[in-house]
Amino acid sequence: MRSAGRSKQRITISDVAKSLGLTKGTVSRALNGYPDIAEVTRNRVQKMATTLGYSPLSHAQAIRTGYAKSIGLVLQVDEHDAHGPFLAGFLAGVTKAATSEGWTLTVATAESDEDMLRTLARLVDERKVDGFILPRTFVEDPRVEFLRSEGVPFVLYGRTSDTDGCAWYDILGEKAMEAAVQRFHDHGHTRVAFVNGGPQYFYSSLRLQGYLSGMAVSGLQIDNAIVRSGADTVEQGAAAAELLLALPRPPTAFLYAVDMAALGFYRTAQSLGLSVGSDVSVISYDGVPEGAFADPPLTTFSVNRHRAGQRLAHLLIERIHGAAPERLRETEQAQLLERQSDGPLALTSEELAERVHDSAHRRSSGKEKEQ
Amino acid sequence: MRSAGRSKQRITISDVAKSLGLTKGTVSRALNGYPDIAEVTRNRVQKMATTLGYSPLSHAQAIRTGYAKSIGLVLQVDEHDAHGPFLAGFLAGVTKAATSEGWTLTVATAESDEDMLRTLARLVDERKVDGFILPRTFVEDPRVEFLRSEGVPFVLYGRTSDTDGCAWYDILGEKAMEAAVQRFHDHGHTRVAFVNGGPQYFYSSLRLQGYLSGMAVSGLQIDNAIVRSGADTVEQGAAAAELLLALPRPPTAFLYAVDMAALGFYRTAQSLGLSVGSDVSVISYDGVPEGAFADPPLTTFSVNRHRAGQRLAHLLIERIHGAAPERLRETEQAQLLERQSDGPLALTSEELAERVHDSAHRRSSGKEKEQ
DNA sequence: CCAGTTGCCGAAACCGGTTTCGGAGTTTAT
DNA sequence: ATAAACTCCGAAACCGGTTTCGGCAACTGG
Repeated sequence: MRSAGRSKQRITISDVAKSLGLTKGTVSRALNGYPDIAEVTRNRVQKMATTLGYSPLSHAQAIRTGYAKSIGLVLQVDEHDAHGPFLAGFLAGVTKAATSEGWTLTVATAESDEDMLRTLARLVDERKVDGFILPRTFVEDPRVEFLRSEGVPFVLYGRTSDTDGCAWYDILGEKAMEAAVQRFHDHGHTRVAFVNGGPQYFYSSLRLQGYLSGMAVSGLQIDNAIVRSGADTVEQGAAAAELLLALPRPPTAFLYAVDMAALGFYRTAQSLGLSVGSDVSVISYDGVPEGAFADPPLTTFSVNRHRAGQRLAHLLIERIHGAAPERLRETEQAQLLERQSDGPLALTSEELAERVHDSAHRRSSGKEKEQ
Repeated sequence: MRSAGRSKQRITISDVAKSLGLTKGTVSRALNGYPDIAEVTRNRVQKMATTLGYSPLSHAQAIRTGYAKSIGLVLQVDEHDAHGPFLAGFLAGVTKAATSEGWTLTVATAESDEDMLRTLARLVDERKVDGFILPRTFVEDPRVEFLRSEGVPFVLYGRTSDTDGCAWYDILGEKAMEAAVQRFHDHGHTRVAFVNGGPQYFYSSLRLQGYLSGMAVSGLQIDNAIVRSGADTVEQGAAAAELLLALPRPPTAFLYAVDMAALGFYRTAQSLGLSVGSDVSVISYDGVPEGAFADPPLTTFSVNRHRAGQRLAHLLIERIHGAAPERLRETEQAQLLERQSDGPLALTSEELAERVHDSAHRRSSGKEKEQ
C-alpha cells in the first residue's frame, strides 16, 4: 500500500517555530495575520519561513479551517461536446487566476443530470472543493438550486433568471446578436433568419432578445416563420437550414446563435449548391476553432475564454471569502471576427427560392459533392 | 474571512464509533481492512458507516497517510494549442476512472518549461497530488527527469527513449503511418511525402519510423527531399506544403503526422487551385474535430482520447500504489477514419508540377484569404 | 493445569496545521 | 504608586482521521 513514496522531508510549521524559539501556534498566527503578534516578531517569522522554504500543507489547514482552497468544475460530457473547444483556454484562465491566489482547480465530469448533482454533492461532501464554477447555465438549473439550498458558493458562467444569491460572469450575447442583425442590414439583407440554441439554455433567451432588438433597431419586419430554435449541434443546425431554405420566401441572411449549428448550415448550403458568403450569408456566435477552417471561414463573435476563466476563478474565490453575490457580477462584450461567411445581398429571396428548387430536382438522382 | 459557509454537520468517524460503542481507531482499522478486526465487527462497522452515510475526509486521511488521492495533470498552454481538441474527452476519461476509485483530478497549466517544473514541484510539495499524467512526451523531457529524481510517480501519455522507471499508455502512431503509406500505395501513389511534427516530440521519431517502414513494405523509394519535419501548426503545415509542391517533381500524396498541420496543407492546396482528395491526396493523424469540418473532410487516424484518459488514470493509481513501472505499459492502435481527403492517383507528378507552376503566375496579382 | 499463542479491541500518540484561553510583562490612567 | 488596560506569546485543545502499542480474554499445546 505504500512504496513509490516521496523521500524529502517537508519542513513543517514546527520546524519554523523551533528554529525561532517560538511555538507553532505563534508562528501560525504570525503567518495568518492575527493582530496579537508584534510586528517585529511577524517579520522574523515571515523571513524565516521563506528562507526555510516553508509552505503550509493545505490539507492540514483544510481539516481545521474547512477550506480546501480548491475550486470545482464539473463538466457535462454528453452535452453534444460543445465543451470541447471551449475548454483549453478556459482551463488555463481558471488555473492561472487560481494559482496566483494559492488555489487549485479540481475537475470532474458528469454523464447525466443526476450524475451531475451526485458529483457536486460528493465533491462538497468530501470537502474536496470550496465552491463551483458552473458553465452553461440552464433556464431551470438543478445545479443552482442544489448548491443554493446547500449553501455552497458558486459562480455562473452565464446568467440566469432567478438571480437570487447568484454571482456570474457572462458575455453579452444579446449585444452580439443585435450587432449581427445590423451588419446584415447594412449589407442589404432584409430577410434575416434566426436559428437559436436549445431553449433550455438561458443564453438562448438573451440571444433571442438581441435578435429581436436588432431587427427593431434596423426597422426590419419580424417573421416568426424564420425564427427557429433548438439547434446546438451540426445536425440540428443543418436541419434548421433545410427547413428555412425550403420556405417559399427563404431568408437570405442567417443568424445562428451557436457556431456548431452554423457549421451545419454549411452542410445544407453545400448540398443545395449554394455558396456561403455570397449566395447566402451566415453569422454566428462562439468563436470555435472549427469555424476558422470551414470554407469559407465563418464570421462569428468570439469570446475570450481565457479571460472568462480567469475572472470566474477570481469571482468565486471572492464569493467563498464571503463577498455578497450582488457585488460579483461582470459582463463583457463578444468580439466580432469578420471572416467570409457573410456579405452583401446577392440573390433576392425569390431567386434563392428558385435555386433551391432547381437543386432539389437534381438531388433526386445524383448525390455527391465536389469542390 | 469566513461566511458563505456550509451548514450541515458532517458525520465523522467518531460518530460511527460512538453509535457502535467502539473507538474511532477500531472503526478506522475495520474500514481499512486491517487484519486484527473480527469479521463480524467489520461488518457491523461497514453497515453502520453506510447507513449513517459516512465518508472519510480525504484531507484528514492525507495528513497522516501522505496521500491525497488526487492525480495531477499540468497542461502546457502555449503549446500551439494542440491540446484543445484533445482535452474534453481525455478529461472525461481520466475523471471517470479516477472517481470510480475515489480519486480526484487536479489540473493546472504552465506557460513555459520553467513554469512547468515549478508547477509540478509546487503541487507535489504541497501534497496536492500524488502523481502526474504527463501528456506529450519530449525526446528530452525535463518533467520526466525532474519527477524521476524526486521519486514522484508519473505515467506518460506517449513513450520515451529512456524507459527507466517509466510507465505509459500510448497509441501506435508508427503503425498508423505505415498503414497510411500502404493506403496511398494501393491508390497508385508512388511519390509519398512525409511531413512530421516537431523533432522535440518523441512521437515524431516513431512516426518517421512508421513512414519509412511503410515505404519499405510498399517497395517505394525514399526521397529525403520529400521528408520534412517540424510541422505542428496550421502555418507550419502550410509552409511545408508550399515547399513540397514547389519541387520539380512534387509528391502526389502527403502523409502528415499531425492533423493541425494537415489543415495547413488544405490552405496551401486551395491557394494553388488544387483540389484536395483528387488532385492531391493527404492523410493525417490525430482525429481532431476540425478535420471533420474541413472541405473535404480529412482522412485521418483517430485516437480514442476518452479511453486513453481512463487507462492513464488507472495506470497512475496502480503506480502510486507501488506497482512496478515495467508492468504498467500499454499501447493501442489508432483507428482510421476514411474520409475524403485522399483518393486514387489522378495527376502524375509532372502534371501536378505544371498546375502549380501555372497557378503561381496568376497568384502574382490576386491576394486574399485570412482567418 | 499452566504457559504460550492468538484474536481482538481500547488507549493514546501522531499527522500538520489552527484557534482559544490565559497569564506574564509592560504601558496607561488615576 | 497602584489599579486598569494592553501587548504579546506559550500552552493546550482541536480538526478528523491513521497507526502503534499493549493488554485482556479465549484458545492452544504439553
